[in-house]
Amino acid sequence: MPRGKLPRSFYARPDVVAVARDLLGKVLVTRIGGATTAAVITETEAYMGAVDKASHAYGGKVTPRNKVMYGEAGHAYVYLCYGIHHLFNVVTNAHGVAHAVLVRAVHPLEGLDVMLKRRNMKKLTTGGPGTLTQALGILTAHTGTDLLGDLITIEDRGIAVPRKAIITGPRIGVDYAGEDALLPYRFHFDPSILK
DNA sequence: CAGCAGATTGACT
DNA sequence: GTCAATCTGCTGC
Repeated sequence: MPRGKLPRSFYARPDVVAVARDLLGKVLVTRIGGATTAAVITETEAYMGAVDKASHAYGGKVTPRNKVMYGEAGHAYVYLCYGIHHLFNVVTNAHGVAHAVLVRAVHPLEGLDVMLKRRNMKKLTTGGPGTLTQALGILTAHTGTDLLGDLITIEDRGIAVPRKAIITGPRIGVDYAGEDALLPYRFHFDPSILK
């Protein structure tokens, strides 16, 4: 299995659901504020742009916030939810197609002390879409960041997630999206298999 | 331009 | 179990 930074071609594939599934077990690395933190991606959700009611880009809508989703694959889309939480997405597919993968949970690998300091909590939790970004130091200011640069990258470190360990299910927190909320676009696995 | 609801989290009744 | 925190963007006056 090839290792190192994922190439642009990984993100540019037309099947955003496949990209979401393949991101499981990959390592999200940030080099922000002079500190390096790394964590294994354990949960993702696919958002199908214009045809997905749960997506910010549903109906081909463009706003200052989501315009980066229409850009080149392999860039970060970070946005603020409820005015407080930074959610990290990866832009996929072709330029002009607003598909993206939301990273909902990670498993810490490196920089545990830095994550604890950033979160200012005794116990480190990265099990939610808003908490993992705080632990890794990702802010809305990083939206549009190229994942093939140095600040934020996703690498393959040879971690293999058995197909049978991958759990597929409906996305969370998007009940308002009607039938689209039932689509099996959520993928995750139990990080305990990494030990 | 005021009001509201949302890919959420953590602290408190 | 309930609720506040607080930003973006849509709707309606």
